[in-house]
Amino acid sequence: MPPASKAKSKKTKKKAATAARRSVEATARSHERTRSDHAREIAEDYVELIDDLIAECGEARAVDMAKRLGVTQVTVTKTIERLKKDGWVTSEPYRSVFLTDKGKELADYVRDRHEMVLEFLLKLGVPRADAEADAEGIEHHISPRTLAAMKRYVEG
Amino acid sequence: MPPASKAKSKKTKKKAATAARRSVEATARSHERTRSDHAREIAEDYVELIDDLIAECGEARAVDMAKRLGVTQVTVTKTIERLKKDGWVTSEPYRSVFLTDKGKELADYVRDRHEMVLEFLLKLGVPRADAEADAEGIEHHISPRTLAAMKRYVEG
DNA sequence: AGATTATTTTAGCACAAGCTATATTTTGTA
DNA sequence: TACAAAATATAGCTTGTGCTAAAATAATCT
Ligand SMILES: [Mn+2]
Ligand SMILES: [Mn+2]
Ligand SMILES: [Mn+2]
Ligand SMILES: [Mn+2]
Repeated sequence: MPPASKAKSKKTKKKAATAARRSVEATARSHERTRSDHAREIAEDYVELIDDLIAECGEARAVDMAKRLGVTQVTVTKTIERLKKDGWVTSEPYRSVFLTDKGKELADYVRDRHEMVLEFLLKLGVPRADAEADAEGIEHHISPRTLAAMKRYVEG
Repeated sequence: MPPASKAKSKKTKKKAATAARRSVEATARSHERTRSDHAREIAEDYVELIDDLIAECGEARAVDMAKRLGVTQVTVTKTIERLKKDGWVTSEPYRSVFLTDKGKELADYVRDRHEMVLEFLLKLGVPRADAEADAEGIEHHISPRTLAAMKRYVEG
């Protein structure tokens, strides 16, 4: 079932039946957390990328964001409108994009977290290519406490 | 910037400037992977949940799925239509939902992976409530190699 | 400066996933 | 068996994120 591997025949004994299950409400809250993570994640990836581009290229242009995100420039432009509405960035017609203070703050937090997740996976023994791909998705679901645990592992 | 914490004043020296950056293409591929993970993740959570409900309650009803997912029953019903179209489940009007063979296979893989991610976070030292919430999102972005690394850590 | 190229904008489309309100059907009980 | 309650379905809406094609603007080069 993993994208390209053989199904495990290791039929692990179903310890389920009697396992004390979480409450229905707690389960629902976890799914709600995941959905809210997703509602935030595009903002997170964009502000991090905008900050990177400004540092590397002096400015953040839609065409460069599009290349790094693997989407069209039209998608970038429309998303930037949403981010502007939400107060993460500013921009003028035909000009590049800038971060608001709030956007810059988010970018800093998000970059640190992203780097920590990547270092953590590498230290765990995950091959670099997989670690980099996985980190791009995982990072948005890491709570402060999990981040702290990863930091302890990396530093300890 | 984390939902409820103070911003780090620890201005970590920006080692960025000269850091060998990944290629634009590799970065784009990671973002593409993340998007394809997201396109699959609702199917993953649903089949796992349907399998659980059949085991626990004898059948998987929309109203119970809705409660555990924290969405309305209408949303569940519409999503089930999509899953049916994609070959994960079957269902008849006013009847409960069943997994296809393909759906059952996915459910088994997804449950094992979910349990491994949770055990891993717990062993890492993450408090249970956070571990359970984070695992619900993280699980969908775990490649087979990262899963293997987590397994080594948990078992070793 | 003028022509070409690059970039951004606009218009219009699709799909997934959420919602409320209302109708219909099934289920459980008096 | 009829009635009430519970569950499901249908209609219609919103938002976010993707796309292509074409028009408008900015930047570059001879
Ligand atoms: Mn990311
Ligand atoms: Mn799961
Ligand atoms: Mn999940
Ligand atoms: Mn995700």
